[in-house]
Amino acid sequence: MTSTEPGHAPAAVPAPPPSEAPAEVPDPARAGMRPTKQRRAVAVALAREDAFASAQQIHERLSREGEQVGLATVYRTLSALADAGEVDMMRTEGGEAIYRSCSPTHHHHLVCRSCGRTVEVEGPAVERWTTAIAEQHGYAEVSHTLEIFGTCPECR
Amino acid sequence: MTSTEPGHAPAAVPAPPPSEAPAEVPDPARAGMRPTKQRRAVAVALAREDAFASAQQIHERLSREGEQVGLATVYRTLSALADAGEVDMMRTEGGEAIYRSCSPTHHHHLVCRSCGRTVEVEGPAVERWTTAIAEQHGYAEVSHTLEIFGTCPECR
DNA sequence: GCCGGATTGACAACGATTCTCAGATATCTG
DNA sequence: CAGATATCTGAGAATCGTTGTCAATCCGGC
Repeated sequence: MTSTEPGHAPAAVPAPPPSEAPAEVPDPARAGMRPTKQRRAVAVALAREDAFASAQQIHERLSREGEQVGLATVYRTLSALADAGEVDMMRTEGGEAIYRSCSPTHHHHLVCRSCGRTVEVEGPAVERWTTAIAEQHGYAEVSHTLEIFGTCPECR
Repeated sequence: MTSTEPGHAPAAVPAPPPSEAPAEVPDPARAGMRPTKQRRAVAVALAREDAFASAQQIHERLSREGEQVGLATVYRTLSALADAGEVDMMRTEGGEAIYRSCSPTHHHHLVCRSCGRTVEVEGPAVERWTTAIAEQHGYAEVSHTLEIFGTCPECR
């Protein structure tokens, strides 16, 4: 679960977030896709990212690390993983699609609008509220999107 | 970008019960822009729409009705009105920007994923929750986005 | 009416994403 | 393990929404 973050980290580095998140690696196979070398590379790269990343960023990172994966493949893989629910996708204010490897349970994100550091949060009450409101207006098959933005402690 | 609205003066008329009331026409002047014929045309067209509409749709509609307004102007106008808070903007799943003339108070949308029919909804509890969660994690200057999707009564 | 800055519109330019298609691979079958 | 076959990949072209460019035009104040 999402533990309360240690209020104030010691020597904090403001700019680039320390990429060292032990997130679980998305599994192409679990998404019904052939687990090829490229797809695995994308999955691993995404798992190492602790903030949302765009297809281009993942591609760039892979290239920098020597992994040769075509940009189109990165796009296809991320999109497929997202469709399969293996990763979460959201859009930047500019409309760009960004992805992140997350826990499989339903949750929302608290994102730092400066460095992108993300915390997964849950709100059962909100879930209930959205469903209730929707049904109250006669809407069925309810779903919703909810993101919270703010400036994280390190970026202030 | 519709962010958390700061406390409003107690005077004003309390927002009417969330229903499909005819939206008021966005005012370019109020947004600090010259009220030209084209801008007014865009504003009126948007006000007549009872669902979110894209720049292209507005442009097409205007053309169909004889109003000659350049596509670039439609884009510029909608974008400016959105920045000024005169209209609400959100993104389709495909990343396309869509706009709608809404009440000026902070609210969220319940959108029919089939016909686009939209209902404005309010949830004070949700507002409080997002702020609380964010601060609990040390995030400041909190804002959020929340949309509810479903199939409306007419589309079932 | 006249002037200068704001606005417009046709079209080029852009960036993100998708498509195309030949060649490389993974998986299955025997 | 070999062969057949469906899937996947990659490079570049093609899309698509959106923004930039810039001369012509318009709006509002004087």
